[in-house]
Amino acid sequence: MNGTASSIVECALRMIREGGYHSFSFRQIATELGVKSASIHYHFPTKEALGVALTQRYTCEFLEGLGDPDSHGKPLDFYIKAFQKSLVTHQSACVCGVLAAEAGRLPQPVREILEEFTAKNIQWLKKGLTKQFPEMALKKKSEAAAAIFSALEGAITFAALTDQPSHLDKVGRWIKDVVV
Amino acid sequence: MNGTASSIVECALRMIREGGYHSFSFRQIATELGVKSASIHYHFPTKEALGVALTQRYTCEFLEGLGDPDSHGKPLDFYIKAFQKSLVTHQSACVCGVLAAEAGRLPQPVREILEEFTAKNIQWLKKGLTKQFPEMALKKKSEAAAAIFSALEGAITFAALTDQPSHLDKVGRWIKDVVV
DNA sequence: GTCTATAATTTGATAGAC
DNA sequence: GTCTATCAAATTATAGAC
Repeated sequence: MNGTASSIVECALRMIREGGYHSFSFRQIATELGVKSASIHYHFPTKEALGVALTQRYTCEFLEGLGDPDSHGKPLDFYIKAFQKSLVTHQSACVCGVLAAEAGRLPQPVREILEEFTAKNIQWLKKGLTKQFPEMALKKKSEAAAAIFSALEGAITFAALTDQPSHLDKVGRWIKDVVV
Repeated sequence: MNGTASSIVECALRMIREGGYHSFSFRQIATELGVKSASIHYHFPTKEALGVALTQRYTCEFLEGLGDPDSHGKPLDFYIKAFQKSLVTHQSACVCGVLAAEAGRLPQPVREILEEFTAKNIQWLKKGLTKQFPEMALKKKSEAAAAIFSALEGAITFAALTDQPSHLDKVGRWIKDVVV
């Protein structure tokens, strides 16, 4: 993806973080980038195309940022820190958490990427828990992975809403406290 | 609130569950109720007024449905079941979870009701945990309440996205398993 | 690649008749 | 309380010049 297309995606991501998929328009992006909306359509013919590109980009970068669970001494601690860093950097919820809440009015391809993102996060956590807590039973690991992902997605959403990063910190502490 | 205003609120709530605050319009509600959009404006002069009414209505009913934590034998189990029932009934996330994700583009009064909802849920859980687990330390209770609320809000959102109620069930089981 | 110009639709909202 | 009629603005999207 070239520089202009990249700027468009980044701009759209900022707007989604602020208020969701329906809170960015081609004209707003154009204005912010100092071009006309027709130029945005040159790079992304439809809003769905931009939505797909941006969701793909976000999920890929998020998963790349996590790396391999086995490359971390304490994968769970690393995973929790990733959410905390995201909150202080963007002062907003996870883009996929925001989009998931609007699922019913999202283009089907975007929804599919979100489902994939969910599965991959849970898979990552299962592997990470296996490394950090080798004694944990398989069934419990499966439930823990689903719960930790959900708890952090929920926590970052409501921490952003109430402007209280401490809410996310609390949830992170509790997870680490009870997970063993 | 009279019958017509009530029907409008219920209709708007259905649409919000499907795709968020920006996914309902006065015209769509009017069409669904078999009237004209000007009639909706008679009951709710602005979209913000309807947004406030609907958020207030939802949060009040949700909290009324919970009742007093002390009136339940196992408040935590009851709280988890409330989310499960909501998911099977509406096949969607919690209205407040949906709205929270769009926080940056919501009218300020709506955001304030959401913040209040968050605080009251956590307060309810703290009280409920005190009853069900009297030996739990205060600090841990505070973290557990924040985490359980976040986990269930996140879980119902992603369970609705992936159309897998079992995801929410898993999270509920894990919470009950580790909370003690 | 970016522009001007424009089409078709939708949105929130109002005035005034009945 | 509901209607018709209407407004100004915003939205996604396209055609064609430069």
